[in-house]
Amino acid sequence: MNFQNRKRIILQTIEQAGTADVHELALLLQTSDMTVRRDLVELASQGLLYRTRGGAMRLDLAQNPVRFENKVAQRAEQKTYIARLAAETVQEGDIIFMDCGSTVFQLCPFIRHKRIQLITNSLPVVAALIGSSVTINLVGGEVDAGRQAVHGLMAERHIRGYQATRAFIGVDGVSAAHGLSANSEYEASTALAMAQQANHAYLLCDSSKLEQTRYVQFAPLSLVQTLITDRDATATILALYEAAGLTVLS
Amino acid sequence: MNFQNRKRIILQTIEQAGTADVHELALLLQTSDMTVRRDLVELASQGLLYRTRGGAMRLDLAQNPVRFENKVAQRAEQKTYIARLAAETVQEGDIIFMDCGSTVFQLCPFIRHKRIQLITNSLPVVAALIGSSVTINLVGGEVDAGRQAVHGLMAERHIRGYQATRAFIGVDGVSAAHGLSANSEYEASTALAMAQQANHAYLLCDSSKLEQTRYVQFAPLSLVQTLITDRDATATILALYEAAGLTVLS
DNA sequence: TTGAATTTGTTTATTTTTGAACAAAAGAAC
DNA sequence: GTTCTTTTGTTCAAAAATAAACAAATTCAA
Repeated sequence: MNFQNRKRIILQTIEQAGTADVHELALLLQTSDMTVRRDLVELASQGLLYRTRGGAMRLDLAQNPVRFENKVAQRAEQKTYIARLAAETVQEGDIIFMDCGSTVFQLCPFIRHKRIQLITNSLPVVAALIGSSVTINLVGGEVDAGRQAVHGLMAERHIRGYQATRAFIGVDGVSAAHGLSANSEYEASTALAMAQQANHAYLLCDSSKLEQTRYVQFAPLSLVQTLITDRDATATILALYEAAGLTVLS
Repeated sequence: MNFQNRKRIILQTIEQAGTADVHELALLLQTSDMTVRRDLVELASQGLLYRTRGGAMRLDLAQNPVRFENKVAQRAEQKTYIARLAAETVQEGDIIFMDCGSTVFQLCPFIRHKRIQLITNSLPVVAALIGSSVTINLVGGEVDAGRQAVHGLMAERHIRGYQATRAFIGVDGVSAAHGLSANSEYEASTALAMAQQANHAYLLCDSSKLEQTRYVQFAPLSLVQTLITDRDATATILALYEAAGLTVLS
């Protein structure tokens, strides 16, 4: 296999897939990583592709990557803590749901390198994980500009077309007595559908939301199997949830 | 075996296989590597093949494929022109499909202020129009990192759940005789579904793609009702499409 | 047939390409 | 900030391909 042939195959691969990494190309071309690197340097200098660390990508993708904003300012430290705990439960090969909660979004950096399948309705999550080793399935439906997420009837129907191993959902309020509640019916229906279509549902919820009630009360506590929260939650409150049959991580 | 005979066989081999290496040809011709080399040098100097180290390849394979730079940057003017024409057909209250073609993407600035409903599988389109007066419905399914778009079975099913007034689709090649073609089956199935679920389908296609054929031929010309192209298209070629029953805008 | 001209094959030296090893640099994790 | 891991560049030796030189074979013409 000579340079011209490799060049042709590399460019073709990148044109189709958008990106490719060194080792993957070496395997495809039955050659060494070193040779692929030399080829990529040459092709990049000819302006035929964009060299990235660990591989290369199509020029147009390097120029305008899609970005969606995610507002995450409040209680960032607690949210990161919760996300780390949640990520530890994820196994290779899992099929997971992630909803559009800001705590759930914090999972992204911790699952980037896992080989899992993800079904989500959150645009920031897609933007954060696109091009990673996570296979992304985006829920279809009405785009909600405020929440940067997809909601609605079609979204719910889409979610119900899948069965996942785990669901990670966030809510605006949770109470041992009154169950899960949200500020909008859209978020509620999405979270409900995801939890119901998963073998195991995890509620990611920082301690400020415990024993709070919001506008839409949409499900009993039994919808989820595990509550993941931060260290600020008092033992008294956590005991309430354990008494209700939930596993509590904090 | 004389030179004329060897020349014939070498050219035939390369025409068929695309490439051939010196040693392989020597075996085939029952001659030495040195002779094959001398033949290849001669044939290359006549412009009949492309000499590579270790062998030779067909001239067209040695050529650089269409550079995306050209696709996006150089034809930008034509694409903007086409998009402007397309946008003029959009009426308030319309429900439109937009696929993930780069020409179609150029529609965004021209429809930002219209009160319409949009169904798309393109993430850049969503990013460009989120927060505008356009109501966005995002197609669900597998996220294709390379094309920054959603494709697959679920996506097609989603599209077929709607009926729109107009569909704007892009293709990689179109021919009056062979119809619409694309570089990937994914793009093909999405474009096909959108066109079929719309009252009126518009093909947005800069003149360089007219009378070109690509890998997947997925639909006859009659899939679309209108072809929108740029001023560089010759009257002769446009006449072909009008004869086929299409309305042509340029 | 003979000898000159041309083509072909073999050997050898040179150049190019390749892969491995390892130090340096760049990210990522903490 | 730090450390740790991954990726990269560099150097070097081995392998492959080429070109050059020369010998052998073939062709062609008298």
